[in-house]
Amino acid sequence: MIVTAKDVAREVNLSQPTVSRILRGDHKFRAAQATRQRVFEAAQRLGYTPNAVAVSLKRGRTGIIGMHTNHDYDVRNDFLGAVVGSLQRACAALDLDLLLHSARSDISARALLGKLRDGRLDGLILHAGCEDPLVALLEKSRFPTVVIADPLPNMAAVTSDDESGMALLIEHLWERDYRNFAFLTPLQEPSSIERRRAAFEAELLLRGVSPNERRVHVVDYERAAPAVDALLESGAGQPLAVCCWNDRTAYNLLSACATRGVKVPEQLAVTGFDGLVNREFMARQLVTVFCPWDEAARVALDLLRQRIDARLNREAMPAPEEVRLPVHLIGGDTT
Amino acid sequence: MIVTAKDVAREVNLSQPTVSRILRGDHKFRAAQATRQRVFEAAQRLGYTPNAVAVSLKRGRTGIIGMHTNHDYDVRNDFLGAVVGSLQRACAALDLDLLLHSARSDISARALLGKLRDGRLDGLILHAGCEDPLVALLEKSRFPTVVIADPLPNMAAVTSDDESGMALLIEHLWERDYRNFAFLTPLQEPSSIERRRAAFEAELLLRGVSPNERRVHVVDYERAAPAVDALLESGAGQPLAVCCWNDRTAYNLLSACATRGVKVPEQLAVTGFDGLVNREFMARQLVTVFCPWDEAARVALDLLRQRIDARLNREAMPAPEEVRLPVHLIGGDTT
DNA sequence: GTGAAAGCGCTAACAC
DNA sequence: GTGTTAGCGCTTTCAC
Repeated sequence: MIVTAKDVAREVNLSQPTVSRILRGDHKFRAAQATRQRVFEAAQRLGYTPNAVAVSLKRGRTGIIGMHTNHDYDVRNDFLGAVVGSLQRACAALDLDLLLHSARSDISARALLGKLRDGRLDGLILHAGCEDPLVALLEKSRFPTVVIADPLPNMAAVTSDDESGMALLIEHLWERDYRNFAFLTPLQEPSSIERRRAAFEAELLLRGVSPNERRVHVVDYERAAPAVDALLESGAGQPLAVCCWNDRTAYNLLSACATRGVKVPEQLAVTGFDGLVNREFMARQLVTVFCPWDEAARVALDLLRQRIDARLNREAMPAPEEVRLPVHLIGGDTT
Repeated sequence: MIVTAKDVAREVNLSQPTVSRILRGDHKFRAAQATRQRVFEAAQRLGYTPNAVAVSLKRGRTGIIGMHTNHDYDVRNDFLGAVVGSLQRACAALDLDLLLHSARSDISARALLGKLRDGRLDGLILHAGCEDPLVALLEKSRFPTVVIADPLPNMAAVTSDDESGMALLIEHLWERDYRNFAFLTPLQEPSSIERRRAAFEAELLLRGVSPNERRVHVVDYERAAPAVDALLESGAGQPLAVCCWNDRTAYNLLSACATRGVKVPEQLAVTGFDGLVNREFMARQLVTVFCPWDEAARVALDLLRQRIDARLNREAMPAPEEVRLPVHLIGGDTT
């Protein structure tokens, strides 16, 4: 049923290694033209396909890149979809395959690490919070890994320039005479959101707006609606600018405002972050920051390849640099 | 650097197979409790992880399912995102991994087939048009394959009940006194869309609406805007109901109507299909049909597993049945 | 130019 | 209870 190089060899009365060498196009191997023909013809006729698992075992590399996240979402999430979609295209260009690693949540970090470095993956693109015990294990294991979006200590990372993005938003709002500000952040604050919040506060301080604990509101993931009352109150009658940690949260807030008759942007200005949501035919055009995940995926794969090669050649791992990609403002009608 | 079972064996003065048997928890193998302890301890200490590639080579199965599409889109596409996201979750439950197969478009069908059946995949979830030469090759190869969404001749498939979905839409529109209908279909009509269009025409015929060539309009993928003039004209002043082949097309049409001041639903009613688009804060709530891709993924994996097992046990492949999943109407304000 | 032999890390049949 | 042996299908010396 399954045709091996041995079968082809028997067919043409050559040894199996010779067949392999010819079919794989080994350059330092000069076979007679006639022999080559016979081999190609027989391989074609028998429907021979080299067994990639055997090749992987021998070569110690599989050509498969893994993507792992410890968050409970799949590619239907705007962010993960953008990352995976971008990775998919970047992989295709490099002739790599992408494995979406699916681990049940009931598995231990050790077991997970085992599954990740069981030889099937050449390297890993990771998206996780630093509280995950897996992160420490991965770091120790020296398994080729590049982190995306949310940086982790001592790991190579590709991120977007969250600080600049937030600065752009504040500048944009300041120019439009907003002087009341709020930031919506999720309960579990990944490092990129932490940076956004820190930049939010730093930028306000820079403009002489004194710190105020009512300025930062915690929401349940992307559910901004319950925060509307608190927000309006903290505005104290003055127009308030609300910076949401991502686009979906902003849309959720806009939705709640529409329901309650809160006027946007007269009473409440809203901004997002990420620029991922398909804007076609949304009720409002959200002012947000565009993060270049397409490019991030390409850069991440590039860093990862360096690390994979380093491991195979037993060289030292490159230092864990962080590459921050530039962002830009996307205009709209919500400020 | 990489720890093998042999290393562990040397450490505890046992043979490599014994170590393997103990670590993998071979039930018909009763080792002394003390020995087990020593082995587990040593494995832990050395950081041993069984090499999955070697296991795969030996066992002839990898635990990896592939997803391949010949369409030029990635998981950011609503449909592919829904399918891959669902597959991802279904795989996690079965302890399988999902490989997004990324082939450059410049590769031949034969080469592609080779890449797909090179031993790394136990089976394949496929989404392709019947014009793709790969399909015929796959069918001949008897490689475990299940087709999703768009059925193909002689292949096991999981689809949604497109005919019923379209019947539901027409019934809904008919009840609201629409008597003028149009269908928007893409240039390349995959089998599921063909079914939707056929059902569209059949349902109208059933209600005594005579066939009319102006009723079906071809659009460029999801770009409905250019068709607006033709649509309005074919309405001839009467309110027209436009059934779009999918949701994005419908939103594109709604967008064009808004721009041109065409009143929805007074002048033009719009329906979609698939129910995939995140509806939160869209300008209008689209009337559409919900297709259960989550369940489709589970069913497809189930069919696929049967086929994988059959191949491994050298049994006959199950007949290529098509499983059609029930759909339902999602209400809105566009009709 | 080509073949023989070893080995990647594991599993499984068979010894003892 | 545990060791020996023989592969899975390939790549890679090293002969000739």
